[in-house]
Order: sequence, then structure tokens, then C-alpha cells
Amino acid sequence: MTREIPTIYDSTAVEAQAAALWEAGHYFHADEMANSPSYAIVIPPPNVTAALHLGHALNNTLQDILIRWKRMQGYATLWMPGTDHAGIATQTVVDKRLRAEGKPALVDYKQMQERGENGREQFIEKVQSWKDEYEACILGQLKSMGCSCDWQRTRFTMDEVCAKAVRTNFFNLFKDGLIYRGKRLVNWDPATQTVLADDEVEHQNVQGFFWYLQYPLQTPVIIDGKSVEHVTVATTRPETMLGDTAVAMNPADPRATALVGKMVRLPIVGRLIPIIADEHVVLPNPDSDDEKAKFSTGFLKVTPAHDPDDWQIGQRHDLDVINVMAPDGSISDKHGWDDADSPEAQNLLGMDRFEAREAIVDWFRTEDLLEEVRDYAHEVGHSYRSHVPIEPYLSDQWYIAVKKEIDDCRLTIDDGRCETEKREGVTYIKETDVPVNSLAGLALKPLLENKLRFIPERYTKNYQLWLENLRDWPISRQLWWGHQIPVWNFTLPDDRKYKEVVGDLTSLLKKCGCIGKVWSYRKENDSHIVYICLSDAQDDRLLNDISEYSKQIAYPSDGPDITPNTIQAHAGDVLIFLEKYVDDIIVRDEDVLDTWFSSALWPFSTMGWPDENATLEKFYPTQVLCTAREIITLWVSRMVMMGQYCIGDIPFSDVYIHAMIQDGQGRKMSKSLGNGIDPLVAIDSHGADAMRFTLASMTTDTQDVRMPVAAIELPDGRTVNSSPKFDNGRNFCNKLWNASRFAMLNLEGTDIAAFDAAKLDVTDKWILSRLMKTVAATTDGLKDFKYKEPLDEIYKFFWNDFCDWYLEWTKPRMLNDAQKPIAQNVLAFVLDQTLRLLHPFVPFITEGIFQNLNSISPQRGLKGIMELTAADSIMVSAWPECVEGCIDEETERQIGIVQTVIRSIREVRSQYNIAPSKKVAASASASDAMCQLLKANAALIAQLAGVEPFDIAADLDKPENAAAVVAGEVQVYVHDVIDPDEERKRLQKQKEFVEKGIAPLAAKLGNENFTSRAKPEVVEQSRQKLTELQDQLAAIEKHLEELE
RNA sequence: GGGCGCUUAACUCAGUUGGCUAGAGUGCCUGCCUUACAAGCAGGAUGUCGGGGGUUCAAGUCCCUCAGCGCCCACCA
Repeated sequence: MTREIPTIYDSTAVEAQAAALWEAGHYFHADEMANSPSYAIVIPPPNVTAALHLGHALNNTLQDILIRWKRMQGYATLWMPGTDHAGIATQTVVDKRLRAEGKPALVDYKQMQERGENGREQFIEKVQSWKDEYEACILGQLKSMGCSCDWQRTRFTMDEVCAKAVRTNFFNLFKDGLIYRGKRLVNWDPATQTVLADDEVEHQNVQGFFWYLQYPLQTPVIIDGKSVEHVTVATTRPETMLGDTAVAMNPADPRATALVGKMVRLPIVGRLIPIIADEHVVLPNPDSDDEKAKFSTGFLKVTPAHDPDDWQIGQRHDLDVINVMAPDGSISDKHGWDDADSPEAQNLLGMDRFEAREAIVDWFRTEDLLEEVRDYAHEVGHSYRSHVPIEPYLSDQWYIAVKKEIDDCRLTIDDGRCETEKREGVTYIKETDVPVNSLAGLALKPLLENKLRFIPERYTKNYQLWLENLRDWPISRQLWWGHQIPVWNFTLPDDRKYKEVVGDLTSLLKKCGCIGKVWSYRKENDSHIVYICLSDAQDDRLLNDISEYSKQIAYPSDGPDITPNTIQAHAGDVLIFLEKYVDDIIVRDEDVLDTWFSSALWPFSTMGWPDENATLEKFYPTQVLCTAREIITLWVSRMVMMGQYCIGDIPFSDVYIHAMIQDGQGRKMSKSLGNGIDPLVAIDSHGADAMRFTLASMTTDTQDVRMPVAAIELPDGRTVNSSPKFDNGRNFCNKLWNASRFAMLNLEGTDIAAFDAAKLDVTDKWILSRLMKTVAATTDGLKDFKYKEPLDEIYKFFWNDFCDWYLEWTKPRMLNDAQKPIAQNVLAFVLDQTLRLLHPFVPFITEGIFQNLNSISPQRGLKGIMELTAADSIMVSAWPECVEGCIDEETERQIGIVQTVIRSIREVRSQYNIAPSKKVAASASASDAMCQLLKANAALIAQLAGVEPFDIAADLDKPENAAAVVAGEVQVYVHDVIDPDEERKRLQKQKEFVEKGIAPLAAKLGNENFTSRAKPEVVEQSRQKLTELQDQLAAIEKHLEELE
């Protein structure tokens, strides 16, 4: 049967067989009832926007390596799989696709929604089917890569289980007063009238102007003896001046004393606005390299409603906020501007923002208030969709207060390892403004207490700085795809007090059958809007029905008068409530939650939190999070924050940050550049194991992974985009396949009982010693989250020790009845252990070979050295252990000498073009001890150097016509080689090489400072080395002389 | 603007706390279809470790500085 194993490794067949075996054995399934300690990883859920690329392949390969390794070590492992709904990204790709296909797109569904035709629902269905398609694709890709996730537990950030966690957490935060309603400037696209995320804004360098506008002072001021009648502000967006509510200047400005506190009359509008002092303002300096200082007049117009910085200034100085634009970007007095009374202002109403800009500049020019116009090149954000400049636009958003103290004693447990300080009754983390018991504090504290560790360590700083400077987290998104915010609101009639309504509402809901908790919130300074949150999504229907009912009451003409079922029985009570407390209607917030709100819960929402259950009990907290550096802040910190808040424990203790994949030119792989590689294509072209091997072997702590992309022709004639880098992995797999094939040709009839440790020969001892060192190095490497290093170690062991030497030396032994049983057992054992070491990296091929090995040599293990228990699958076999007793430095030294002698003979053979099949006569001369060693191993040398006969004796002279090589302490003579010129050439070269080694050593040892100051062992080492080299040099010189 | 990383052979990268003549894979040159493997075997060539300075008996490794490449975050009156 083994004789039919093909010589070229067929990855397709082996991968399919291994996958089937794993599935049948349910080996990926995590057992929450297992007694062994747990080891869990939650997958960073890929976005359902698109298929996975190589970056994901790397990310998941590394996780699978850890999981498979720990599983073999006997841990109860869980690798939790799933996908992320990726709110805005997914909504956007679906919209793009619909538009590209000429189908009704988001704009159209929005219109339908406005007409009351369920546009929202229909659009979400479109996104849902996109999600279904890509989720299936992604999971398929992961499976093809061999990821040993517990597929039964596959989650999606918007599935029912996750939704419950989201709902519960939202409610808790809401109840704890950590969620509030506030104003925020968003990136508004006036053309499509949608909000854009920051990363959807395309920055373009625009050649524009700085306009210098004069604003007259209410009363002139004397500065340096001169009467000053106006201040000059510089702006790139003159149209926003209509919303100015202050002029700011730096308090350090010499003119500030005279001007701050004075009033300015805003041209066109006539509004009186104050001059305020704010350090944000850049002082003018025409000679500065700083663009801002160069262009600054020292006066900054402040438009809180239309500029993020100005908004901040406005907050600091409690300025009015005047929005002068309609959502379409036209000038409007209907959205917060109530002093547009002047004819000039009236004239601007309705103009597009750019028309208005020109009109305003013209007005200033005409009035002689335009002091100057200067060219200015600057970055302007544009919509990636409509390509029009985005407008910072003021809107209401929900926020999470991240630095507000939480009243919950469960969270105050403090082991004192995190330094704190108390200020004004609040305990802060030392040297920060982060209260210990705030969400930010909860995320920061574990780091300072060394409970949370980043690997590599340098990323710690990222995380820490981000949390220390954290601002409140805006969580509402004006999207349809996502978790809709579970908040309803209504306006109270003016004569009703907030307190009154709360009790009545709660009892009304309970009466109607509400099963969960009800909590309400009232925005500061806006006491007549009541926001309601329900703890249980099952109650949504009730509130939706009340909402529907309120619409019918408020707008009876709009539809038939039907009381919804859920409140039928209590329609009268509802009606009373509505009439008493609800000014207009009850509505649900239309926005959805930021995608990261649900991803923040991923480590435990996937395990069924908030319901207490065995999975959560067994596997939370997890051990490792494995991700790329770009989402340390967005994701990692929020998971820690929420893990602490929801469960009172960090979600993982180690955060491993791995490299990014780049193309051959160091660019990020991206779809728009077309430089990406689909993992499935790589699997097609090279095999899953080859891909994994290459990715893992390129993974180091510091370097991003460069993957040249090339068109590669497959055996079947197709040409695909893959990378020649995967050749490495494929070659390795092929070598592994063939070495195993060879081994198994010789393993039939292996009898474990025939093994006798006393009969091990020197090559056996050597390979076992090498193996054990490799086992130790691999385990140590993985412990430290190293991937390349263990793989390099295994590679060297397998290829350079096992294949190049041990297997070759095995060949004659397999024909020798006395030695065969020993050789067979060692061979089977070493192969078995090598496969196990490799399994986490290349799971399919190792499983394939392991199965073959199981059928040929089912029992393996070395009696008295290491017993092995049989396993049905390599993935549940025991991880190799290093048997210290097998490490044998003396044997390694001896084999090292043997190899050196062999290499020197091969060198001569190669130099004289002696055919490999041709035997040469040779002899060796050395010290008595060395001769003894060589004689003991003469057969090993003779075999692999093609030597016959081989004489060894002390003080042998060089025979006539022989080539002489100095192999360390041994003089090797290859007989009947008759080319003195060639000889001289080679010996001369060797002489130079040795001399090159002697020179620095001699210099060092001649240096008094070195011998006295360097560590004694270093000096001693150098002395020995020098002596050795000098002996060699003498030998070489002697040979050279003999040639003359 | 703030933070971080990188620069070592033609290419992609290793190089532990400073210490044997700086390594691997690929590519290149020579010879081999040696019955596990030509996706292989044997042999070979290739480096002012980005530039400059410093510390040290000793620097690819530590410090300073200059230059180039890249990433993250913030911002763009």
C-alpha cells in the first residue's frame, strides 16, 4: 500500500481526507465539561463585507497554531468562530453594488421609507442576503485553511445571542447613567445627505484661498496709541461666518488685554459677538514654518456649529451654536439660525454654500472689508461617494461617558498594584484624569497591574496613551444596518414634570405585560424629552405598538383606527397615558449602534452572556487575543473595558499583535490596488499547508510580511494571482511527504518490543539528541509567541539533520537484520515526533502522514526512553516532550567531526568532478584519540563520502597523487587525484581562509586590555580557537610544501 | 503635529543579555535523473550590517545624529 504513495505531494486529496477525519471525530468541538484546564481564543470576527484576504490567512493561521498546540498539550481548547456585521462598511458595499447594478439603492429605499413603504426593512433584507453570502464564503475559507474552530458555536455580531448581550449591556450602561445624548459634529455629505465615517472621508489637496475679513469692533479700542476699529479674521470658508458666535485670540497675544471682552459686530448679520481668549488660537508669525502661524492674523472666527475645533472652543466658553445650513448644504434660517433679519442675510438664504461663499466675499469686497486674499493649498475632506466637500454638521448623538465614575462596588476591587490618587473626592489612576472606576479606568487598570500583556511589548504604549486621552465614545450611527438603538422618546407637555411620568409609564408597561426592566433618561437642560430604554427585546413589540397607537391618536386621519393586539386589553390606560404625558407621539430612535459596540462584547457575547452557562464558566476569560495592530484602540481596549464592566474580569490576558501583509513593493494589500491574494487561490496553487508554512515562517516580531504577487500557471493551465513565496512551503511539504514515504517503505514490521535502548548506535543517539533539542526549542518558541523561530528549528532538524544525514545512514542498517529493529523503532519514533511538532503549522499533511504511519507502524515509542500512547488523529496526540536524558553533547560532537570529514572529501570529489557513483580510496591521519573516533565511525564516513577503501592511522603520510584536506584536526587524503595546480589552488584558498580567522584573534590576544578586561572564559575560548587555527595553518602549509 | 517600526548577500528576512571568521530561504554558478524527494542531491560565489559620530578591551547589537522607507493616531482657521 505504501508503495503506491505518489512522489509528488497531492495537497488537494490529503486536505480533503484530513478535513473529513477531523469532522467525523468532532475534534474541534470544545467541551465545557472537560476537567482539563481551558485555553480559549475568540476569533477577531472578520467583516462580512468581503471574502478573506491574506492578512486574515495570517491572522487565523497563527491562532490555529496556538490552538492546535494547546489542544495537543491536553488543554480543553475553544476557538470561537464568527463574523462581524461591520455596520457602515457593509451597508456601503451593498449600496455600491446595488448602484453598480442599476438597481434601487439606498437613496431609493430611503424615499420608500419616507413614503411609509418599509424601505428600511427591504434594504436590510438586501444587506442580509449579502451577509449570508459572504459569511458562508468566509467560513468556507477558514475551513479550507484548516482552522480548528468550534464551528458548532459559530456566531455573528447581529445574531440573537449577540443581540441579547448588546441589549443587556446597553440597558445596563443606560441605567448606570453612562449613556447620554449630546451634540456632535459629524461628517455630512450634503449631496447624498448622509453621515460619513471618518475613514470614508477622502482627503484631497485643494488649491484654495484664505480670505481676510474685517469685523468692526463695537467701539474702537486704543492699542499702542492707535485707534483700532476692527479685527481681521482669516478663513477658508467665508460662508460659515454667518454662524460665528465669537472671535477668539490667544491670551498671550499682546493685544489681548485690550481686546478680550470687547464686542464685535458681525457683518451682514449684525450680531454682536464677544472677543474671547483661547489658547487654541495660533499666534501670527509671518516667518514661521508653521502654515497656521504664517497665515494667522491672531484672530479666529468661531463657528461652533460648523467646525469641530470651533465646537470645542464653543464648549469651553459656553458660546451660542448657530447652524446656518440646511441638510442639503444651502444657507437656511430654518435649522437654528434665528437672527437672519438683515436684508443682506435674507438675500443669502437658499443659496448653495459655494454660491453663498462668493456672494459673501463679494459683499466684503464691496464694503471694503476684504483686507486681503491669499492663495492657500490645504486638505479638504470629500465624500467618497459624491466627491463633494464634506460639511461638518451638528447633530444629536448618543455617547458613552468613559470617564464618569460608576457606582458599582463590584468594580472597585483593587489589589493596590495600580497607583492612584484622590482629587476632589474622586480616585484617579495616578497622573491621569481617568477615574479608577470609570470605563476607561477599568480598561487601563489591568495593564498597570500587569494582568494584561501585549506581545510585542511596545504596543502597550499605544493602548495606554489612547485610554489616557480618551474622549466620550459616540455610539450612534445614522445607518440602517446594525443594532437599532433600543431607546424610545417622547416630548412631555410643558406642564408635566419628568418625575411624574416615570412611575406611571413603568406601571403602564407592566400592566401591558412588559417582562423586563424599564429605565428612563432626561437630557440635561432639556427636561421635556423623555428617553426610555427597556431591558428585554421581547418588550419592544409592546412599546412599538404604543408608539403606533400614539401616531393614530395624534394623526387620526392617516390610517384606520386599530388598537394593536399587545395593548388591546389596556387600550384605555394607554390612551389616558398618551393624553396626559405625550405631547406628540412616541418614537423609537432610528439610529443604530456603532459596530464596535457589539464587537466590544465579542469575548463573552459569543459565550452566551448575560445568561449564566457552562461555556462562559469554563472558557471566560480567554487566554489570548491575536490581532493586527490597527485595531488595538478601536477594538482591544473596548473589549477590556466591557469585559470588566459586564463580567468584572478582563477578556484575555495576552494580546498578540502580528505583522501586516504587504505586497512585493511594501504596499498594503487592497482590492483597489488589485494586489491581494485570495487564500483559496493560494491553497489552489500551493496547498493550505504550504500557505500556512510560508506565512508562519515569515512572521517575526518586527517585520511586516512582504508577499510578492505574481501570475502563476497551475498544472491545469489556469493562471492565477498567487505568490512565489509559497514555493517555500510547498517544497517543504513535498520533502516531508517524501521523507515520510521513504521512512514508511522501511517501517513495515516494526516491532516495538524488539527495541533495546542499549543497542542504539551513534546515529540514533545523535538524532534523538537533536530531536529533543528541537522539541525544547519549539515549545519555548511557541510559549513566547514566536512562529518563525520554532519553524526554522524544526526545518533545520528535519531537513538538514534527519533527511540529509540520518535517513541516509539508515539505508544500510535497514538491510542488516541485527540493526533493523533498532533503526526502525528510532525512525518511527523520530518521524512521529517530528510530525507532531509540525502539526500546528501544517495540519493537513501531518495528519495524512500520521494516518499512514498508524496503519504501517501503529505502535511507536522507545521502551525505556519515551512511551507513546496511540492516537486516532494527530491533532489529539500528545505534544512531544523533551527527554533531557537524550541530549548527548559528546555524540553531537563526534557526528560533527564525522560530517566535517565527509564534507571535506565531498569537496575534493566535487573539485575533481568525480562521479557520485564512483568510489574513491582515501585515508585519514590524526591524533590517536581522533583516530579511534574515526575508526569507530569509518562506515558512516565511507558510506556518505563514497570512500572505498578508507584507511585511518596516526601519522599517516600523504600518499603520492593524493589530495590533502585539513578537516579540523584531521588530515584527509583522497587518493589518486593528480592535479598539483588544482591542489595548490584549493590549499591556498583554505590557507587564506584560516589566516583570515587567525588575524583578529591574534590581534585580540595580543592586546593587554582584552586579556585583562574581557571575561576569562571569552579569553580562554579565543586562545583555544587560535591554537586550533594555527594547527590547521601548519598542516596546510606542510601540504603546500609537499606539492613543490 | 504625536507615537511606533524598519534600513544586514541580487531578493525576502533572522541575528538572544555587546564576545568564535555575520546566518537562513530564494536566486545565481558547477556537477549529478546516486532506487524517498529534480518541488531533489553534492559542491561553490556573494555583505564598508543606510551615512556620520560616541561609549567599550570588543558594536550588526548600546547612545547621539543625519538620511530614506512604512504604519498608527490626531489635525488641517
